[in-house]
Amino acid sequence: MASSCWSPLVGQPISPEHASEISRVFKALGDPVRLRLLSLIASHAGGEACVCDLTEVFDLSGPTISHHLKVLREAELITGERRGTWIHYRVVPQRLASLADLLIPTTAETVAS
Amino acid sequence: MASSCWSPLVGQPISPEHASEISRVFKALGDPVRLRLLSLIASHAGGEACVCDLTEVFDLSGPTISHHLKVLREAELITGERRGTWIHYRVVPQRLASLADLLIPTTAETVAS
DNA sequence: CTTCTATATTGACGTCCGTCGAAGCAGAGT
DNA sequence: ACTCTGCTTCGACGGACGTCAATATAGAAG
Repeated sequence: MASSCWSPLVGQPISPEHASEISRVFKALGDPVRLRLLSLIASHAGGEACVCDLTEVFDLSGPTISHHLKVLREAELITGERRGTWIHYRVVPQRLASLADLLIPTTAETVAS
Repeated sequence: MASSCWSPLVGQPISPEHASEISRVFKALGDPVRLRLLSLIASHAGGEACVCDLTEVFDLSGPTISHHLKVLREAELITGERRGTWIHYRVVPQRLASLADLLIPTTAETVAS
């Protein structure tokens, strides 16, 4: 929750609680494997991919991939839906958009002095 | 270097090298203290702040703040310039914009099936 | 029910990271 | 030259993180 009510980094200093919440999402993105997973899921046909599609790309064990997917899931960057045997993951575009909003300076207000 | 030539996460899977490079920047943002530092610098009058302005905000030692500033500096998210006694830090807006570009889905292409 | 496949969880191990105190460096002022 | 102040670097410690093998769970198929 509180996905899209983040105030931008510039303009006024963010609160410590705010910072903790946001840093968890950036931390989830701060790993090359997770970044590739996210990109693989987003780029996959239909906007979704099952774990088997992802695991074979990497030279990593199944549990490791599963762990990274969990981190992305807990950051609400992806969601997983079970359909029969397979679990299909897809990205949460609003989440990415929220982060982008956070970073974009709204440049006009920066030089206020 | 290679600041703004990042291809977006969606569209096609990013390369491992790409992912490593980008993850370093997100990792720098994946800490609440660094996020607050960035926001404090960006929000400070004139768009810049010296370390003394920053240190007094936190309940952390000087060396710790200096360490976090170094991480942000190496991620090219901020730059520091010495003017007399004080060192003034300011954010690199192009860097933030690059990250935002990376995250924004260019939504039309996502649902291709 | 049993087995097979797909994915998640657990527990352990090594490495990376945030934090501190102490020491170092660079300018400014006396 | 000496010192004072602002900031960084160094060395160390504890906790967090990425990885794996082993085990567990969930659904499908026989």
